[in-house]
Amino acid sequence: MPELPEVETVCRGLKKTLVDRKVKSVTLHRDGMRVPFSPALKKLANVKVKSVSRRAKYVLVHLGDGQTLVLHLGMSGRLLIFGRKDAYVPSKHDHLVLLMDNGTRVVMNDPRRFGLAVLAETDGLENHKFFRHLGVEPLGKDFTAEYLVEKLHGKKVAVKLAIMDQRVVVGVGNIYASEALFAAHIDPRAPAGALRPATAEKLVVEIKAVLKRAIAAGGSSLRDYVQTDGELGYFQHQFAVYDREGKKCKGCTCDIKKTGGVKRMTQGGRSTFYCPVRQAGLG
DNA sequence: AGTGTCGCCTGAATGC
DNA sequence: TGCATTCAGGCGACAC
Repeated sequence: MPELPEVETVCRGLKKTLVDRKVKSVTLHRDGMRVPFSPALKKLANVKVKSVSRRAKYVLVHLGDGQTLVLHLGMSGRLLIFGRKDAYVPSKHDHLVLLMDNGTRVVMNDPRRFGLAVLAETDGLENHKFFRHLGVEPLGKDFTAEYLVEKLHGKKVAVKLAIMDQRVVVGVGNIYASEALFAAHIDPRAPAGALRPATAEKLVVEIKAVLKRAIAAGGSSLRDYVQTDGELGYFQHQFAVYDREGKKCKGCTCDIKKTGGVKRMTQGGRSTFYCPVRQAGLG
């Protein structure tokens, strides 16, 4: 499931493959995914890729004709790169194929079709409906303890839901929310507005740290650069609490026969994993 | 405005 | 063995 670190890794790979290349043709194997494909995608030809960037979990491919190809990988999306000499046989959930002028193909594969691919005007992209409500980038300099305290002031919503709210900070998905709250020793159920500056500082530091570690892990798993995909790389083996119900948390010193180890609960319809011993309050 | 819930979709895991 | 059921989740839409 691609979260921000995976999307960042994908972007870095796409940059090498696409920038300064021309799109030769686009093939669509269906009408759309979570939202319909832009019909204009089919007519995209002979357009140069100027740059590739990321905003939240969106991949932005900026084109020479003033448009931007906006991609989102949803839950299960992958971007696969096939070189000129690689045989390409479309597989079951390949929905969109970009053929470049050098014979390289970028294939968007998404079994669950929670992703999207649309064209939008590059000018004013920040006001597009996908982007205008978005909060700060978690790895940017604007994401600080002061910002978080002010943004969450007076909110009763659980802190885990608050840091997953795109309007507050983007790109912190279910896995990394659980991991960062564990690292900061904060109870995921604590009301967001109750965060004091020192605790907010710890939380901000840990969100940045866990994302950076995951990017590093993803990057290393792609060092011989063949394909860009949505895998978690090796980071999934480093989870401290996520998907570890009943097991020891990272660095656990409890007798888990007595404590039961990592607990799982549901918040906002999503699983939260936490250690009731080390996340007993507000850090 | 803030908050909570739903539904899109398919593959993996589980149940009978 | 095989069929049916359950679960996972990003994020927009919708209901209070």
